[in-house]
Amino acid sequence: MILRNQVEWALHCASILAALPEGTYLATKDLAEFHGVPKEYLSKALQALSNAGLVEATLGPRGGYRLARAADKITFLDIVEAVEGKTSTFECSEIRQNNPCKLEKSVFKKPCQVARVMWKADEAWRRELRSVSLQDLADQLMKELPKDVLETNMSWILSRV
Amino acid sequence: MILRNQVEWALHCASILAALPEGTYLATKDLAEFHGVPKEYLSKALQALSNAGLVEATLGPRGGYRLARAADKITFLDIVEAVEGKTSTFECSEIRQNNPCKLEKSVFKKPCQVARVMWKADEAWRRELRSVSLQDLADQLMKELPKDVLETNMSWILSRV
DNA sequence: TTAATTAAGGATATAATTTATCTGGAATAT
DNA sequence: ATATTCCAGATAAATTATATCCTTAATTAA
Repeated sequence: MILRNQVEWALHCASILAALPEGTYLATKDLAEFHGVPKEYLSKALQALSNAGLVEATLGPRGGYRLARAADKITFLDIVEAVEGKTSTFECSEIRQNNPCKLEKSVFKKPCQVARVMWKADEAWRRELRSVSLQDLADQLMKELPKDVLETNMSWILSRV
Repeated sequence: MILRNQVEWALHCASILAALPEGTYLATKDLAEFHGVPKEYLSKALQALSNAGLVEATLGPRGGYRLARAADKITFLDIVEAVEGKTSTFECSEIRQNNPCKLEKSVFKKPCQVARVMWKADEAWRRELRSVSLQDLADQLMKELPKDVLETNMSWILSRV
């Protein structure tokens, strides 16, 4: 079980969008070039972010994407769920109902005990993702990357907006 | 991203094996019948448990599987990892290295900041799975299932060992 | 007004993974 | 001996992931 590569792309793109100056947009083609990934397919990931209301798009020259709200109001979970969906990583197929001993229906009223454990673990995963915002990521990058690297990246981005 | 159905099957099978009387084995065919799943494919999941050292197999008539150690020494994570593998659910493709601004290699010494967050969430998921044992599951079932259901299931199992 | 640019969505294609099924070999109990 | 069972490997079908292409509509700049 591995997350789609679109999750990785979406997170990195969102991180870039968080660095855009107020009022500017960055186009799919630039995001694709910056990350070295296919523009057409990346576009699907960005559309997912757009549909989830995490980014805003505008058309035409100088168009593209920007964050729909402040970076500290967008979590990793928001982005992961926009791309992967909100359904649990564990799907219960209710195999207990195949039990050859004919059991009363009342036994199946509560969700399957196995599923409950798996869902709790899924929730722990999501809780962790919910606890980190794009702003936290930006802060971490600021702290760890050398100043000249930050500046080089920033001027690359500014040359495209 | 959804776990394989084999994970669900393996967990339910392990739960049954935890209820076996000392010294007895239950065959793949019986586990498949009990859960209403294809025997040949379930066999692959059980082989995974066997390769991971979680269950012991014995050949011939009256053969089959039993737990390799006490139910309180086998966690959900053991079983999930036996079937799904131990690799993280997030795979970092190091797309930051595609960055068009030629950056020094030293920038990439530390793992990618995005990946670190994702891996931490993965670890939270595993921690939760590690905290629940087959014995905990058995206890929960004992607590929630009516006595007659437990007895009916038990005699079905005993008729096959 | 015109031409270029852009996101959005649908259709299609390819690759990879999941979900099986089948076979034969080796071990084991009766 | 014979039937049973796990195991590993080969193969096939179905589903999902990973793209690519094309059309449409909106927007901007010249």
